[in-house]
Amino acid sequence: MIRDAQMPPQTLAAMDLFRELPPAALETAATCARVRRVPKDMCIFNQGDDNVRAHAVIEGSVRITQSGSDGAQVVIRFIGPAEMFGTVALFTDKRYPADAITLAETTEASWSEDELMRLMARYPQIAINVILIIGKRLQEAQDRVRELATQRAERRVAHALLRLARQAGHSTVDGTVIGFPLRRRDLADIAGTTLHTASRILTGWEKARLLTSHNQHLTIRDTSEILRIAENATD
Amino acid sequence: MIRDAQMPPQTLAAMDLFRELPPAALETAATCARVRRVPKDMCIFNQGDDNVRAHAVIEGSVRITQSGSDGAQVVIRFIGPAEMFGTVALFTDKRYPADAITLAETTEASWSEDELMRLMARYPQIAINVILIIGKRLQEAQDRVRELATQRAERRVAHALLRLARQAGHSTVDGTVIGFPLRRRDLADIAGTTLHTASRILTGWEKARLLTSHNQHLTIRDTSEILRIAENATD
DNA sequence: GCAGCAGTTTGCTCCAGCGCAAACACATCG
DNA sequence: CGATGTGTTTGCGCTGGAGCAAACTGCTGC
Repeated sequence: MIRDAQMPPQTLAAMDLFRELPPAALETAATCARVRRVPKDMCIFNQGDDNVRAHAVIEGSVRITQSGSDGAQVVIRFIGPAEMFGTVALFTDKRYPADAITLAETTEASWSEDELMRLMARYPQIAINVILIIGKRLQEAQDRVRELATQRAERRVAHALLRLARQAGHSTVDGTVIGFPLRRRDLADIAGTTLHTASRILTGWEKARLLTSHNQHLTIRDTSEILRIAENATD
Repeated sequence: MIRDAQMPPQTLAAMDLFRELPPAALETAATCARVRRVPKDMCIFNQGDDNVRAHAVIEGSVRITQSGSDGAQVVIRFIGPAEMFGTVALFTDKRYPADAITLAETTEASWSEDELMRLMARYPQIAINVILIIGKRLQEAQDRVRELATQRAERRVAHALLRLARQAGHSTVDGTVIGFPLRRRDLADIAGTTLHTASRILTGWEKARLLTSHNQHLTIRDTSEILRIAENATD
């Protein structure tokens, strides 16, 4: 087992993958985990790689993107602390279906297929947790499908931003701050539009004082108005 | 237990949910299943309903659609024999996230949350099967997201049609026939376009002899050309 | 038979937003 | 410090396809 850093078992208690598990299970999981510290802007895995493992972010954040056979790519999601990623591949075609890139210096734990299967056999709650997590992500993906199929670009960007704020936003005295560097390009790739359109929309919102933006760092000033844009059908 | 029809346990052996299970498990599952015969165009469950159950089609087919808070709707997928549906809801918010409507006279089995949980506790392979199935659907949903975000209507319709043919097509001497009635409207709702655009595209393909269509009954005549439309980036 | 209805085809108009191009802002580094 | 590179803003023309309206087709029931 490769290990760059130690990890206390209680770190795992908060993770979505290890909810509701007895301390003994966390202990076992901690001892067979591979923990790595990965610098910013580094790849954790690439689409198509085999040798799949179950991953989880301990600290930092990761962007998951998928590219088609043509070059076109979309951002699937951002992964923050305590969230697992890259795990579905273990159960399906044993190849990562997407790229994972760190957005900041990130500590990441991972388990091999054998280790996870052994853990799951011993603690079936882990399988339930996996179902819970990917079930939720399936519903989110289906919501995105509906959005993309039926809504205009501005509403989609609003939804994307709210989703990010809910997932990775931390509130401060004067606004919700998105917890990782977010390029216009990324936002466009989530909302299914172009960099240009996303930029225009954000500039508009900045002028209307709905948010401020500096150096890939977004702060939402008027959540309720963005919510209105996201929800209001007559727009 | 309500039961309109008998079901021999071996019927379950082919179902995605019960793969790789010992005969005893199928026996148990069969005895606690609720089996119903549902006429064409009837609702099995509605979006928002609680009292969720795990469902599976034994014979016939079902259309799963999701509507947003505005009226807009998309077709999530079509479910054919041996496929489970409506099961994710058991693990997440205990409400069906979509509507299920029969497309033909359909025999459907279902299990309550308690029954499924009990079965899963006894036969953990069922949990693995659930992960496999929804993992696959998650990847499909993400592919659709990428398609919708990056591709034109004609390519999306081509992809949708190929997916349907793979999932529910049966080959005959002179073409692949889609196994259930498919309206232009449905195809549009899968591909994320309008009824009008879908109609125009299909009419074009019919003139080019790529397919024939009569009374909601589609036959694909030239799969390779439709594949070319779906894949060719320079189009 | 005909009326009624659900689904389909087709014509026309219009605009959101894509695609391209150019300028600009802001970091990092030799 | 200027150079280089990465991300952002903005202008402009063009078009795919949405939106609306109307005609048409082929079931189903009376």
